[in-house]
Amino acid sequence: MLKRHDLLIEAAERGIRLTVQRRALIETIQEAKGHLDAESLWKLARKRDPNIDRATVYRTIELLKRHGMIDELDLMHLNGEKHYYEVKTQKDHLHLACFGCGKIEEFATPTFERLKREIAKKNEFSIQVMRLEIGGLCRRCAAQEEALP
Amino acid sequence: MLKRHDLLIEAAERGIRLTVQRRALIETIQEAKGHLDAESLWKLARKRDPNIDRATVYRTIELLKRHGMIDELDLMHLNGEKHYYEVKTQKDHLHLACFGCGKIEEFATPTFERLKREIAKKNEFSIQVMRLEIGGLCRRCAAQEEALP
DNA sequence: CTATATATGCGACACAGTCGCAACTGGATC
DNA sequence: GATCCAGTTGCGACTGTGTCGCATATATAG
Ligand SMILES: [Zn+2]
Ligand SMILES: [Zn+2]
Ligand SMILES: [Zn+2]
Ligand SMILES: [Zn+2]
Repeated sequence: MLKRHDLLIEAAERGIRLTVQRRALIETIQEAKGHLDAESLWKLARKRDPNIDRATVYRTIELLKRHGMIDELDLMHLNGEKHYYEVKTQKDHLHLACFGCGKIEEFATPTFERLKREIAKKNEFSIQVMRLEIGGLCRRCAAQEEALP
Repeated sequence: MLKRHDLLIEAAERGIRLTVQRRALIETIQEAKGHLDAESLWKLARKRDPNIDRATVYRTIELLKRHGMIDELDLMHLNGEKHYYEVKTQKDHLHLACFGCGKIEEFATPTFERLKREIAKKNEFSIQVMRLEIGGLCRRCAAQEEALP
């Protein structure tokens, strides 16, 4: 599957000061299944450091984002205005969000990589973050829709 | 340039009830230069209907979004957590946001259209909205960055 | 071990976006 | 053009993410 970086090692290499709170949150993000929002990450991180504060979670997320170690997603705001986070993968990939059932699919293809190179070249733009999100209906939900009047 | 739909005509065709408030907002979005957030649209719409309420603006934006008549953008949250809106264009295009100067560039290419078709086919996904946003440094800002230590 | 630059907890705050409800109105019908 | 009513609006209170300033705590270098 999609190979993800090891955040703790990378943080050390980058000279990021490793506090117990940051360790707790980083391990939480690393081991998370699926895409979690800040509040959920906070709740999970508190199992490792019961005193970690909400503000610290937000500040650490910001830090990891700035270092390009995690990506921020909207997932089409299917559940309010939250943001979701995931460990950066080796290859860029995109997210498909189903308006029907809320399922999130991930997808990577060379065409996406090619597009990235083309954009950087044609616009003379130094790309740091790239976010492709798609909303619509998955196969199941599209079929269900068609069955109705 | 990028050809955009005529919102008022499309709204009528879709049987959307045209209140004075909706007319005011739709005309505002249609004539807007650049990408505006809800609060800015509200201020501008009040020049056409001085009593239009903030809630009505949000509700109408939601309506137009549901009908696929406008697109919602994040523009990498360069200025807080707001969302920005633009009239849907004939062809999908992407947005480049510069972290240095805040400039937004638009870009359309057949590769993007090809990617869209590939995604829909490979995932058997019925695409309704597609949002590709990129953050990084424009040519000027990248050069400036390099000049510094 | 000590020094100090950096990070944290706390509580208050900012602010985009939402909601329930009573009053109003677009546009269909006669 | 008068009537009617489902759909729309204004209002004001509310929610929920995310931010900030400051006193205290701590990771790391020497
Ligand atoms: Zn689905
Ligand atoms: Zn967003
Ligand atoms: Zn720039
Ligand atoms: Zn645009």
